[in-house]
Amino acid sequence: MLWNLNQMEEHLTQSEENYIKAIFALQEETSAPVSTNDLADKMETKASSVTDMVKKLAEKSLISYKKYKGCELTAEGERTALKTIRKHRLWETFLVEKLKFGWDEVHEVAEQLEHIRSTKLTDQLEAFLDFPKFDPHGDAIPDRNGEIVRREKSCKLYELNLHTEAVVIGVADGSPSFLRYLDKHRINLGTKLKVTEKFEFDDSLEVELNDSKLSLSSAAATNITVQLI
Amino acid sequence: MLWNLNQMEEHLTQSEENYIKAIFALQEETSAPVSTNDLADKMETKASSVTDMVKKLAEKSLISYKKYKGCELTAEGERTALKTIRKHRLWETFLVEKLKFGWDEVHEVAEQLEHIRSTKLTDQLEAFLDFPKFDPHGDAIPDRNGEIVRREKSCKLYELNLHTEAVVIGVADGSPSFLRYLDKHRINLGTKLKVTEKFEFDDSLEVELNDSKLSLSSAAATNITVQLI
DNA sequence: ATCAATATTTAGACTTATCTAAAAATAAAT
DNA sequence: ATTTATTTTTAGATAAGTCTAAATATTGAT
Repeated sequence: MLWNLNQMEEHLTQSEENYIKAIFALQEETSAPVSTNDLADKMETKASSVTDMVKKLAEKSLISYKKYKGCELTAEGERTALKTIRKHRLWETFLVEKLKFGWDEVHEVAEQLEHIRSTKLTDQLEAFLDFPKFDPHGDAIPDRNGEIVRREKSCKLYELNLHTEAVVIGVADGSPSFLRYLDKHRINLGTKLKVTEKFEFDDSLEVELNDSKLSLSSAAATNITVQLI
Repeated sequence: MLWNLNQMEEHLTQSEENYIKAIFALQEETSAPVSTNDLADKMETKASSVTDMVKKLAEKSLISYKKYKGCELTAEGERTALKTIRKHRLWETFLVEKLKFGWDEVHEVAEQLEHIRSTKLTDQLEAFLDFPKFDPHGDAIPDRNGEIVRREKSCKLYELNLHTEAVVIGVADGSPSFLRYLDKHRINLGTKLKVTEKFEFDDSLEVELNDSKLSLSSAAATNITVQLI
């Protein structure tokens, strides 16, 4: 009975899954080993708690960990992270598409739903939603094998050349307050826009969308991902 | 700030919610105080663990509890139980109606989903499902105020008079194996049938449904709830 | 290369939910 | 009504996940 050791996986606690997800997210950003303190910040906990947890996750070979050297996901840890992310993003899509949630309201509930353990549930939900490739914030949804659609030619709105047509495909910061800010200015996924002016003195932009002009701070424009048309 | 002490409720752990649900179920059956041992059996745990938990729940005034005398839900405890049951049954309905689960496959997943905390989620789900009054096993779904449709004239199939037309409206035992047994014999909610013969020697019944005859044990017939047409 | 500042780990404690084993209360039986 | 059997509670232990405070390792600056 040496085959299917992989399926033998004891199921992870919610806390373990959340750590795995956090490590994945931090690795996306830097691709270097994740430091204990960075992970503690992300998890809003203390470094000592993180040390305990990474030991446990290393024990389960979901991460590699050397004392004082930070940790990195193993292939198995990455698969685990993608499973959780897949569920999170499918549920967010469900909440917006089917249950009429605003895109600023879905995160907290999806944080709970992502821990429900049932492969059938996840796969049927995906089919019910018609195999969506992106969630309500424009993030790609991994398929059942963890594969993700990679998009081409995307950049931050802040980096977009003047007078170049583009379409909003995502937000880097999905916080409710930022999303409501976008709602208020009628910016959504799919919104077409172009930058008509850049102001040096405060790095703000003037953008044109829906036939009207709008001023955006550099902070806002950095958080909006666009794709050339 | 004495008003809205009710809303102040700290949220319950999954374990606490499960105990409340179990106490509710046991009270349905007997309406007497629930004994520690009965609760331990239902929860598949030890009596000593139950004692600890009922103390905690009494502390939170969800149950009344006197040492050695068992426990009973308070009005607030009952509201809590009905909230959880509402969520459980709405999710079961969702799984069957929208995600093509069999009625024998939903319980375990709904046991997880029922603990998701979001009133908006529950209410929107209910609306999305078109305000169903019964779940896939025929059990009534409490509305947002905890109100339940009460059905008239229902009885166990086992008690049904000979040659009286009736329709299946529920199952008392929702275990997967029993439900698959019913599937195999083409018995579902809404199935019309009548008892054509009762056999004294083993208490079995012959029933007629879908223009065919079928023999049912007394155990099976006791677990099927029917309503006269 | 040494010392100070920062980052990380260890040690010990707390909470929740569980367990076992022993003690205490209640119920049943003669 | 006293003894036995059953039920329930208490006491003490364990595991997960967290914390604080103290110890140790690494990094950076001179």
